[in-house]
Amino acid sequence: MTDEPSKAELTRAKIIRSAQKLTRRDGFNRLTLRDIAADIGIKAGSIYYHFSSKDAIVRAVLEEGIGPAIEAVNAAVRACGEDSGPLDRIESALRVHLKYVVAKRFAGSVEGMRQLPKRLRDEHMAREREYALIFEGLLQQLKGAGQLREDIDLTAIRMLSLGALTWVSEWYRPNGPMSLDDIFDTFMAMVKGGIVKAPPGGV
Amino acid sequence: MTDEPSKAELTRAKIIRSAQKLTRRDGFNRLTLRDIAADIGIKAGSIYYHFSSKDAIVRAVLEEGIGPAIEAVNAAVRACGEDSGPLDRIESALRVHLKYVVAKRFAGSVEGMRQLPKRLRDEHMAREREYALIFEGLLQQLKGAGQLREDIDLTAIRMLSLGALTWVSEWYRPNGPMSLDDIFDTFMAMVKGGIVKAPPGGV
DNA sequence: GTCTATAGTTGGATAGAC
DNA sequence: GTCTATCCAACTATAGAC
Repeated sequence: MTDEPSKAELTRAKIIRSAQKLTRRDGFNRLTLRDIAADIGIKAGSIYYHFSSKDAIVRAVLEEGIGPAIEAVNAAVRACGEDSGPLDRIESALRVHLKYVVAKRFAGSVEGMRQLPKRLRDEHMAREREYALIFEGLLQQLKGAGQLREDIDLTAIRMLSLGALTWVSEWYRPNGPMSLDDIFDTFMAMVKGGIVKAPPGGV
Repeated sequence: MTDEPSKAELTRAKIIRSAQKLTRRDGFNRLTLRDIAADIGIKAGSIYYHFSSKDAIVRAVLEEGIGPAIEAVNAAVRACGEDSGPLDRIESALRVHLKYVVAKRFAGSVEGMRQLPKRLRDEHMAREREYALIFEGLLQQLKGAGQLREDIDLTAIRMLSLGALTWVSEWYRPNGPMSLDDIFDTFMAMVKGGIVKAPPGGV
């Protein structure tokens, strides 16, 4: 088997990569075949040799977004090793989630998703669910180990936590005063001990 | 002074209201003058009697989104009364924030905003900043009262908290098992005491 | 104030040359 | 495999009738 990629494969990859870039910048709706073509130095019509429609390109972009994320989170959990505690595992998974959503400007992509044609959105939803289940499972392990407050709904806490981290991709600036690890540490501090103290003098 | 609204004022209001509705559903980019016109029972060309451009409509929609939010949060804080504690005030403000973003599907709107022409985005940014400062101020009061952990960055905790709540607008379903108040209580439980317990047996 | 009609633009998609 | 040329649909915006 040869791993020499053909010219077609290269161009196809370039199209997807450019589409990802332009989508991150402008959203799915402003993505045009003409822009993609100009970006990679070909003409718009040529794209149809590689993809049958714009939808097909968007589909590829969506899959390249969520697929590696699932892989990365799973890999981070595995890297914790067999005898790691559930808290370590979920912390690793969440840290990777933060890195990933910021790198991909994920919140922005999800935004655009609501504006996608329904057929594309539905196709993508199963993959999102798959991603969510990783964290749901980790939380259940944490609960099983007795390390989670019993009075708290599992799904709610998963969504609130992932939401806080996902939203970082909306406001994080690489040259700002805090690093991503700083932000993540702040998040974990909140998760572990809350952020509010009892009033000093009582009420 | 008469408070009988003219026909023009009524139509103008209808245009904005329809534009809000369609924007929530499909995003700014799919918003078309034809759809707005059809929605309120006039023809597309007629819109230009009330607005000079589509941008002008979008501007109005943006302002009607953030303006009332600022008002609502400020009102909630005032309603706490003079002798309320800073924790009560911020809790009220955050609860209103949650109600508001869910009602307006705010996360989705912000998403769409990145796809707006830069001129509109920049105009809107000042208003967003104004909104953010309300919460920054409340957090400073909390800190001043000694009710905030000293080891935690104020801005980070503000963004993480607002992010968690804003993201609720992406996943909340009115007929789901949890009410908005349930979700908010879960959030406050996390803020107040964290969600993780120490491992029962130590390591 | 709203209509009809249309100019001008943009963008997805196709056909056929090379 | 990519190009040129073009079709067609949808959109913003304008002009002038009513």
